[in-house]
Amino acid sequence: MAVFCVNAACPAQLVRRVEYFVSRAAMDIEGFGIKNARLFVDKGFIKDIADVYYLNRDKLLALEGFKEKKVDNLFKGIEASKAQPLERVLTALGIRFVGREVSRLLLTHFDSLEAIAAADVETLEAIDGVGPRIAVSVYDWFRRPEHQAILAKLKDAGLNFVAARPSPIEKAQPLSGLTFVITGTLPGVTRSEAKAAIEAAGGKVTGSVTGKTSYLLIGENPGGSKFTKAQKLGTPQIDWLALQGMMRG
DNA sequence: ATCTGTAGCCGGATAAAGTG
DNA sequence: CACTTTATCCGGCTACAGAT
Repeated sequence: MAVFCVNAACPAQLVRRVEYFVSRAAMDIEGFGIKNARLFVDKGFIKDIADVYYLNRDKLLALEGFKEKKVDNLFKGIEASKAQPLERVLTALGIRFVGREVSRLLLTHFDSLEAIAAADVETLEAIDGVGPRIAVSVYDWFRRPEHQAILAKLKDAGLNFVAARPSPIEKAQPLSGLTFVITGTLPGVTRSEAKAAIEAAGGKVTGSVTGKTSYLLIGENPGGSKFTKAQKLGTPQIDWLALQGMMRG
């Protein structure tokens, strides 16, 4: 059994909470990981987990190693996370003993955060799979004023507080799941145009050849290193013309 | 005994900086 | 201007501990 610091503003705990909030298991915010969590808490940008949604763009840009593109991606990831289902939001709150599975379990009995917040210990404990420890932990969490303030901020930010409907099926895209690396000059298009086209078709473009690269897109005067690496790995090659054919389906 | 949560390690992807 | 290099961070995997 671990010892817990009771101080709600304890910096070490705060970092831990933010790390968890942002992690793949919880809100899964792209471009936001452990390092950023520590940094932002350190700089005082984040004082509770809800502050993740109230970051200031200009302050971020003033930081070492943060420029337009990186900050853009970060904000895009944060925006996208607002659409995460309630199950993840509940997980992300960091209530002790409540991880992904227990969150799912709770949501089979309640259809909103408010409903869980309003439940008493007996009601919670009556759920199969929830023992006294979980029940008390959940109950206590929602009673704390500082937590209620966090919930209000999160709700203002636009997070899901009600159980989500199943999401509509995305239409099949010809290049989905494929990763491309571009080398050389492409006939008729710039690199960024080619990249945009590939992404529009559901594919990805990366900068270096690895085992996960699906195709090396060859242009004129290809560079040496990507080419040799692709050969070593046996990565298939393709030219712009053939790729355009693929994108049409 | 089973299942959930936590911690650490490793490979891959991305961005910034540097070179011809 | 396109490409390579370098550094950093994300995300998957594995192993371990605690709870039911």
